[in-house]
Amino acid sequence: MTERALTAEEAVRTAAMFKALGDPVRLRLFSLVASHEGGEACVCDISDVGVSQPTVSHHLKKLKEAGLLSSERRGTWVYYRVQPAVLAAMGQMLASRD
Amino acid sequence: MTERALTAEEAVRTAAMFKALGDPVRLRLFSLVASHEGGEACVCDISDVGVSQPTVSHHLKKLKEAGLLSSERRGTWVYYRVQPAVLAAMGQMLASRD
DNA sequence: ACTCTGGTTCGACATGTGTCAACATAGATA
DNA sequence: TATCTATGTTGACACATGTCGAACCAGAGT
Repeated sequence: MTERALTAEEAVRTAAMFKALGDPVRLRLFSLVASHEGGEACVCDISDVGVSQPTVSHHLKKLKEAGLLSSERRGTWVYYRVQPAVLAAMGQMLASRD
Repeated sequence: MTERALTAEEAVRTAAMFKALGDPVRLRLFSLVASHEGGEACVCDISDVGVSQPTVSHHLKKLKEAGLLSSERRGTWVYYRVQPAVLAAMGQMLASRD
């Protein structure tokens, strides 16, 4: 980030990811998935964040659309897992300080 | 982020920073300041991002309120600079993958 | 004091966003 | 097929947000 300025298109794409983490409920859901064993979590494991179940589902969908999470149905339950590459890219972008 | 889940209060504080970078115009302004020589930039140097000048000022204020930028008036011009500590903390949080 | 230039604040408007209750769907199991 | 449980979707609402033009403020230099 300190080496060169972002182009307009880069800014649009990257801002969408930051925006997805820019809500307390979403950030918490994301961190719950990320910190869960195996890097994935069932919705039933992470749905206690103080909002209703439809709201949880809504936020998980947003995180998915932003490319930060992926989901997979296994039988009755749906499991979410983080997309490590995207996460690492965001971190590296912020941390590059030279 | 992968080690433990965020508490509700942590999520509120951290989400505010991500939210500040979650707008394309703001992210671009921020990267323009961050990539400018000396780590600081005059508003006149970075005001060409496709929106009106009052809008630029509005976004710079938001970035300031989020703790990501600081501003200082020197004579006629106002200079903005990044707050390295906050930036590094965000990057480290995303990049910690163990 | 006047004026010019750089920057911020104000007021207003359209659009986006978070939230919930109600409804819908997918699998499992009887 | 009927039904129960776990998730997702829809519709509606209040509220937040991005944007602009107009008005305003702060220094510098006549």
